Amino acid sequence: MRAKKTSPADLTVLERLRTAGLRPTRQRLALAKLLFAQGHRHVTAEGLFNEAKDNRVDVSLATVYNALHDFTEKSLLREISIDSSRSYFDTNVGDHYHFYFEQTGKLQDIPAERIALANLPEAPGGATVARVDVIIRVRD
Amino acid sequence: MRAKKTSPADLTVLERLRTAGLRPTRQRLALAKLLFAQGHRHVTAEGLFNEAKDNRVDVSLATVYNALHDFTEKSLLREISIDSSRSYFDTNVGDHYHFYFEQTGKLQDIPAERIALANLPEAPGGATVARVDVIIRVRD
DNA sequence: ATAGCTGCAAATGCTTTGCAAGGCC
DNA sequence: GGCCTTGCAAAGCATTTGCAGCTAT
Repeated sequence: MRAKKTSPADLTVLERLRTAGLRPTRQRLALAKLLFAQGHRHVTAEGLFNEAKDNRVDVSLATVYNALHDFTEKSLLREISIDSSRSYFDTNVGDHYHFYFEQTGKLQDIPAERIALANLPEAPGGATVARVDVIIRVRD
Repeated sequence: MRAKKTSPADLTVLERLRTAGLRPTRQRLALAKLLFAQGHRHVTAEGLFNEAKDNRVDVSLATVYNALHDFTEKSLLREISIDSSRSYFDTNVGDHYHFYFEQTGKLQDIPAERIALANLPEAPGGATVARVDVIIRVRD
């Protein structure tokens, strides 16, 4: 067993936080590791909070919310609003869309290339498009 | 001035409620009139509640929520979730998408024909598509 | 040293609920 | 009359905030 001080994975995550301009505190690092160490994920604040507890990471729910929002602000995450009182954070910040399974409440990515969004109307009044969300809601 | 008991518009709205299988009570009728009497609209529960007050329609906020949900359930309305704590009800239940103006918090319809959604991936596991939401978020 | 974080608990704000009273069919 | 609706106030929930104490740099 080696000391769990700084594994390669930690360094990557640490770099990521620093680059984003976020201080790599103990809890942010721990949360970032949970989020980014295993491919793309869709998490809720509550879900991440529980996961943290399961991994003996001691953080408060408020801190989880803060971290999630900080990450989102720095484009490390993307927030997806399914309905009032169910919003997910997606570690995939690239261009893509989603399937939402109404029964299970789960999300699944859809690569941007899979959907042809043609003839997008001009945003009125010279507005600029911040983002395009596409959610395909399916009933199993 | 004619009596305001039953104008043609009222009858239409009344029919609409009955057809949907909703009892046309005083408050549902009043709310439905506000909603359907003037073209397509995007309202929030709070907004409709205030509008009702302005029109001397005396309903409680809970009733507004109930009515909105009842209407949505009967497909008289469609609910659009912008983010946690901001959801709109759209009187246009046809196929269409939306612009969302982040500064003003307003919605604008985009006719379905204006966007080509091609090659929609099969919903996994034989699931059926309940609805496709497209929200183009713009910054003025 | 110090600007930025965190934890806790209380506060918010939107939405839902419970139940008695009222109204539509 | 019977059952669905309403109103009110209270409850619920997810999320945010205030502030004292910590901590990364």
